[in-house]
Amino acid sequence: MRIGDLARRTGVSQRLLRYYEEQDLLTPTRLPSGYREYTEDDVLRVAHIRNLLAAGLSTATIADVLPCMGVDGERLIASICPELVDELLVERARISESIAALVAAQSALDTIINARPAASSPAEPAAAGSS
DNA sequence: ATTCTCACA
DNA sequence: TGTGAGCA
Repeated sequence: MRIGDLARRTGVSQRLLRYYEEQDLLTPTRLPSGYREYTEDDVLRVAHIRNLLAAGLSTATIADVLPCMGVDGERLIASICPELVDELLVERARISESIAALVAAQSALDTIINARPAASSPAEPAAAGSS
């Protein structure tokens, strides 16, 4: 299929689809016309790319992880590509640091919000997660 | 009608 | 990452 179809089927813009190719996340073949030709597998592949991107992984890391993803989607990845486990652990650590930073920022805001004398503002509702 | 590459108010 | 240009 060509880029227009893939874009519609994945909800990803043609612009991004071409960008993913630049990052070696997709490697469509070229028709004699010069048009990119994608396979059915690319539809699922794009879904994987979206998920990995949402997880905050760099396109470089995704390029390494992608070939390890079968139709299953996630669990098998570790067994097929053991070498990637530590790389993924690094990513996980990075996410933990981000969470810590956000929690700190949240506390900073809470301090400012609660520093105000008295009034009726819905500024600090029940903390999500810990009830 | 579609896609391609390149460039940027 | 969107948008428009000028082609094929």
